[in-house]
Formats: sequence, structure tokens, C-alpha cells
Amino acid sequence: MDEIVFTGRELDVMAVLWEQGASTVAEVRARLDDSLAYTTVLTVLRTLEAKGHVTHESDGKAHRYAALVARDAAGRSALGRIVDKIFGGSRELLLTQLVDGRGIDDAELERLRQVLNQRRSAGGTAP
Amino acid sequence: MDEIVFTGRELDVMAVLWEQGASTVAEVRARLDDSLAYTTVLTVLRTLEAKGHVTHESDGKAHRYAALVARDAAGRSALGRIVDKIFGGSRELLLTQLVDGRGIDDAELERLRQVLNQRRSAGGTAP
DNA sequence: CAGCTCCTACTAGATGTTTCGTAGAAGGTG
DNA sequence: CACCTTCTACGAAACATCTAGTAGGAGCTG
Repeated sequence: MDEIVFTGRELDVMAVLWEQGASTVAEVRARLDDSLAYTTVLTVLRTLEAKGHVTHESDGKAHRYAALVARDAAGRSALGRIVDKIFGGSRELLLTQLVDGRGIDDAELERLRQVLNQRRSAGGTAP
Repeated sequence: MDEIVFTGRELDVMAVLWEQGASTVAEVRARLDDSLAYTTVLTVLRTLEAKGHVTHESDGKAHRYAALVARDAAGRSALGRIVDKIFGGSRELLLTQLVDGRGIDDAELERLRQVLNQRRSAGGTAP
């Protein structure tokens, strides 16, 4: 239950690793929305490695970086922080904002209901 | 749809203003989990004011600070960032993590379902 | 009024974040 | 082999964040 916190730029880079899997500096750089210098991306990856959030192995001449922190863990940590600090502990309030945004159609609402229903059937502490 | 971003400490302070309403420095300070110097809290509030996230009015000798950014707006912004960067755009994945945490009982699940159902009756583009 | 308390304003150091340049190694191509 | 590209390592400047100290004003209290 440690606190996992990423800075803005670190999160951009982690997003690439989660999406694309283990990647070289050049591959990460190509996927980023902002165009940054090669060494800038390298520095961010090295910072993340120093913090223990990613690791790397050699791949030919280059290094291939992989996330050590799973999406789920990062997401749980970020969500917990938001629920507490912004929504005053209320998951309902959070969910309201989540579905209040535009660009959510009936099909997606239905899928969200499925998530809650599956949680019921799977849930609970073991007897 | 501007980007609203708070640093860790700024978020702590905003949380107090959202929870307690307009507050003086001393009132904010008393509510914070960490014990910080009076001037530290003042500095954070002034930074937030410089960024346009809070404002203040005189209240006797002291200043009373109030949030200019609504919870909802901050929440939408933060959630959008998390959905995009961590959950790859999938609200379902986010919801899964939200309800996967411990400490969520059947009553709360039911309330979350209500949120989704209310959204159906109120929502959608007009036919 | 002298002193105490509470307040803002200003200042400032330590640390973290972001960005990139330069140096030099490694490997393929003429 | 000399050259070009690609890569890592190191350094560093600019800026943001976090924390708090000092100075001085305003008001209450004896």
C-alpha cells in the first residue's frame, strides 16, 4: 500500500511503457505527444529507474526499459488520492463525475454496469 | 476544459477549502494532517492565489481564502488524466480498480449502481 | 503605554523537475 | 579504415516546489 506518485512527465513516459510494453528510448520518444530531445526522454527514464518504477535490460546497443509498477497499482494509488482529497472520500461523487463527461454513450454505460454486477458475484470476504 | 493541476501540498490545502469552505490560514493549518509552520501554509495559499485557484477577502485582521476552482472541475480534470494516462482511455478499467479496493460493501455498490442508473434516465443526447 | 499574540509580507535555502548539450562508445557503410 | 548514425553517460541550467525564518503591523491586556 505504498504511495506511488508520478510527476507529469514521468506519467507520460509510464503511459507509453504500459501501452507499448518494454521500449527503447527512441520508441518511447516516438510515442510521446510532445516532441522532446532524445536525452530528455533518457533522463526521465533514468529518474524513473532510480525511483524503482522501471528497470532495463540490454537489447543490442540500446537499453530496453520496462515498467516495474503495474497499471493497476498506479491506478489504485491515484484513485485513492483523488477520492480522499477531491471527492471527500465519496466514490459515488467520483463515479458521477466519471460518467458526467460528454462522449459516454449507452453502450459504455452498460459496460460500466457490468463491472459493478460482476463485482457483486465475485465479491465479499470468504466465509 | 483547461488543465487543472495541483501539486501534492496544494491538493492538501484545496481539500481543506472544499471541505470546510472559506478559511483563514490558521483554520487551514489546523485541518492539515501534517503539521507545518504557519508561514508555510500561507505560502501555499499565496501560490494557489497566484495561479488563480483561490481568492481571498479580508476578515478582520486576517485573510479568508476561498476556492475558485470547484471540486467537480478539479475532479473531472484529474479523472480525465488518469483515464488517459493510466487506464489507456478505459473507464471500465478505472471503475474496476475503484470497486476492487477493500472496504467497499454491498450498500455502497448499490449506491454506485444508482449513480449509473440515474445517469441513464437523465443522460444522452436528445432524440 | 509596554508587552504579548496573531497576522501578513518578504526572503531564502534545499530539493525536485524538466530540459537539453557535449563527450564519447558502438556498430554499420563506403 | 574513415565516416555516419545511434546510443549511453555526465553535467548543468532554468524553473517549480516545499519549507520556514525574520520583519513589522494591528489589536488586546495589564
